[in-house]
Formats: sequence, C-alpha cells, structure tokens
Amino acid sequence: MPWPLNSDRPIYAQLIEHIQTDIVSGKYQAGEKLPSVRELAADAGVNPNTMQKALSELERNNLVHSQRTSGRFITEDVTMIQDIKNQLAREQISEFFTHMKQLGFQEKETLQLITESVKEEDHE
Amino acid sequence: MPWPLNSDRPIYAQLIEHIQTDIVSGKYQAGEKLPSVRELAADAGVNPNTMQKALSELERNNLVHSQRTSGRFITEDVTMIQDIKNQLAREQISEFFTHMKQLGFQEKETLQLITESVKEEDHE
Amino acid sequence: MPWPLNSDRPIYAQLIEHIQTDIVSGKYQAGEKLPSVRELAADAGVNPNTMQKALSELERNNLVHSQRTSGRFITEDVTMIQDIKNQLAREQISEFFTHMKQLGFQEKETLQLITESVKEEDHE
Amino acid sequence: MPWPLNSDRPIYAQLIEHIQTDIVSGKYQAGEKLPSVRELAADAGVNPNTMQKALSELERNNLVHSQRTSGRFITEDVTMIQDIKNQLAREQISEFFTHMKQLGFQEKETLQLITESVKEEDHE
DNA sequence: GTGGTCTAGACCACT
DNA sequence: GTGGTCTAGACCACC
Repeated sequence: MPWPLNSDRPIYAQLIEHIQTDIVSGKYQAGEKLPSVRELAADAGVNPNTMQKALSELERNNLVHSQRTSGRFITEDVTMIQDIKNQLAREQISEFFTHMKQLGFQEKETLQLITESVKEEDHE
Repeated sequence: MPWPLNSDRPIYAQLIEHIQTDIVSGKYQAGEKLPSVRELAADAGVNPNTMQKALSELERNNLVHSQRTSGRFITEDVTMIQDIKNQLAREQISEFFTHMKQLGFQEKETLQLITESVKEEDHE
Repeated sequence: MPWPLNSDRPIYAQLIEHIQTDIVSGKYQAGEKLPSVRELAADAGVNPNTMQKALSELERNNLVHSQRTSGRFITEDVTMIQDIKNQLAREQISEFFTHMKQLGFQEKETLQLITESVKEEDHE
Repeated sequence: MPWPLNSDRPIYAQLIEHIQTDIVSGKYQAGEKLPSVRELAADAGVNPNTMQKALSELERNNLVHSQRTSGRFITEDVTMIQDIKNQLAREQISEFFTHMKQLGFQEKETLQLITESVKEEDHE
C-alpha cells in the first residue's frame, strides 16, 4: 500500500496528516510504539529525513514523543487525541463546504443534500 | 492565479473538473462563449494540447459545443447543467464521508457534526 | 568573526540562541530584514540547511517571519522581544547559580559576592 | 555519566577545571586521596595521557601532590583551596556579566534582576 | 537497532 | 536571488 502523495503540498505535510489520521482513527492505539523512522519512510517511499521532519512536527504537537533509543510512541493522552480528531473533522467539514460553495450550493442546500444522502443509504 | 494541479491524477482530468465547476457554479453562464483554448491553457499553465483534450472531453458530454469558426460555447440546456451539478455534489459528498470515515466517524456522527456546524455559523 | 560553536549541543540550537541574542540585544532591530539564509550560514560556517532549521525554529516562536521571496524579517512586536529577552536573562541567572552551587556557594553567598563585585568596578 | 566536554577548548583544560570544581566544592576533601589516573580517565571518557597532563598541571598549582608510590593527594592547605574557589567564582561572575551584557543588560540592571530572583525564591 | 544531527547538492516557485 | 523542500549519505550516542 504505497501512500498517496501529491506534489501540490509539501510531502512532509502530507505525511503528518496521514499519520495523524492513523492515530485518531485508532489504527495506532494510544501509547503504542510507532514503526521506526526508516521503516515508515520505506513504507511511504520517501527519504528518511523527510519522514523524520514529519515526525518531529508531530512531536511538537505532543501527539507522539520519542524515547531516544527505543523508538517513538503515541501519546497516552486520549483526550488530546480526541481533540485532534475533532479538529481534523472541523477542517474536513470546512473544506467540504468550500467545495460545495464553489459548485454553487449554499450551506443549507448542502445540509439538505447530505441529509438526503444519508437517508438513501439507510434504505439500502 | 495558476490553477491548482496535482500529479496524482491526469492533468486533463483535473482541467475537466475545474471547467465543469466553473460552468455549474454559474461563473460561465449557459450559452456563453468560452475563452480560447490558448487563453485557457495559459491561465492554467498547461500545454494547449492538454487543454484541447479536456475541452474535447467536455464536448462528448455535450456540456460545451464548438461552433466551427466562432469558438466554443456552453450548452444552453440548463437541465443538463443542473444534472452535472448534482452529480459533482454527490461526488463531493461521497468523498467527504470517505475522509470522515478515515478519521473514525460513522455517517450518523458526521451528519450530526455537520448539522451542528451549520447551526453555529447561523449564530454569527 | 567566526561564530563560537561547541560540539556538546546541537549546532542548530546554538545558532538559535546566537540569533536570539542578536535580536534582543538590539543588533537586529524590530522589523529589520535578516541576512539571507545562505549568507548567515556562510558567516557561521555551517551548512545552509542547518541555518535554515535554526531560522525555522525561530519562526515557530514568531520572533522572525519569512516573506517568501523577499527575505526574513524580525518581528515588530517589541513586547515579545522584551519577553524573550527577560526569559533568556532568567536562564542565564539560573545557570549562573547552578555553576556557583557546584563551586559550593549558596545563593546568598553568591548574591553577596556579585554585589561586592559590582561595587569594586564602580571604583575603577 | 560521562563528563561534559566541548571541542572549543583543549580537553585537558576542561579536565583541570572539572577537578578543581570537585576540590573546591568539597566533593574531594583536603588531604584526601584522588582516584587513579586510569580510573579518572575512564570516568571522563578520555585517554589516560590527557588526564595525566591535567593532573600534572594541577600539581604545578600545588592543588594536588603525588606521593611516589601511593597515589595523588589533595593539598591540605585549605587557605589555598579557598583562594582557588574564590578565583573560580570571580571567573563565573565575570562570564555571567559578559553574557548579560550580550543580552543588553547593564551591570546595575543585572544586579537588580538577580537580587529580585533570590527574593522570589525565598518566598517559595 | 533506535532517534538525532549534519552536510552536500539539487530543484522549485516567486519576482 | 529569495526561502522552501527533498534526497542521499554519513556519523553519533545509546542500549
């Protein structure tokens, strides 16, 4: 599973987002050990230094912390993970509304469309 | 303002999407004349051949049609424009739910969040 | 004037401290343009990437901000500069007391010594 | 715990300073026997020859003297130890003022800051 | 083996 | 010429 990387944003920023998603979605559990920098870099197909930069940024948000000789670990602060999760959700929602407005839908129209969309799927 | 182009999808496909958005959002009105291929290509920062391919694709969907000697025009079939608009909206909604699921939100949670989000903005 | 760099702390950390000192001491004025990354790196005798890392860290503290194509500038927030100045002073004081304690001087003895020291210099 | 050694001053000079500090601070008592050169060198993570040079230098200051077959001993001249202690303190104070001046603090400002600093700690 | 740091050299977008 | 990003490859300390 090669990671999906664009060229319109810095790679390290996309790596950050990807790893954040893996943490908040529960793929990596709180307190769990992350794969090594080199391993993650190989998985993503990027230079280890680029992955290092992404992980260092995550450390500044205290989402992960490094244990100098034994590896990197996800924070055990589940509240913080929840906060980041909600923040990312808010960003997704904001971006979604932006796209819909570009298509010419006002917020209430968008809300109506999405509500109908969920109801339809209920019937499936 | 160069167009935002990725490298993970064919350029011409991104051009199609961009022009479609401009049409359904009303930036280009039904029946209106489009700028020349050269002009559009320059705006997008792509080779005119690539833009040509995108426009040809749009013609196959009957969204635009070329008038031999006088240029390309947007269709006057507003119903068709509406259909495309709704289709693009459905794609945005689908993609949005996909992202939210990656974050760990079920559809009903997402619906609840987005509903709250709109209410909050009403109060502003 | 080659910069004094140790090997017992990361070079980039020493660069940060050096530049901070130049800012709070007034060598670089608020709002002033910094020399380019390449120039600063040459002055310090380090790789431009290392200097880049140091400057990026300073940007995270909002002490400097970069104007993508025209260079880096010192913040115009003189209050923030004062705050950093006081913080660095507190660190110096703390470190000084630590050294004096290693020599066997309690805080009050140290205070007495330093007071006498200033008086003596007054007479010079 | 390896000793903290820089590369901007000769290693042997840093060893001298370290041992001097241990003597004046009372970690090594007057008249006490020093560990062997080999042991000290191992502790500091340096070549025994380098440690030997440092100890010889200390002997020239009469701070330690060697007893042919039984090892090296700290001087029993407590007055001399006091003098060295005061000299090292003066150096620390001088260096401290230098750093504060680099930050832009005059001596009187520094004195005021450090006085306040001690008072604050009294209240804790 | 781990994370951390540093260098050298390259390319990009912007203006 | 500017800042920003990325790669390749190296060395270090720690255990």
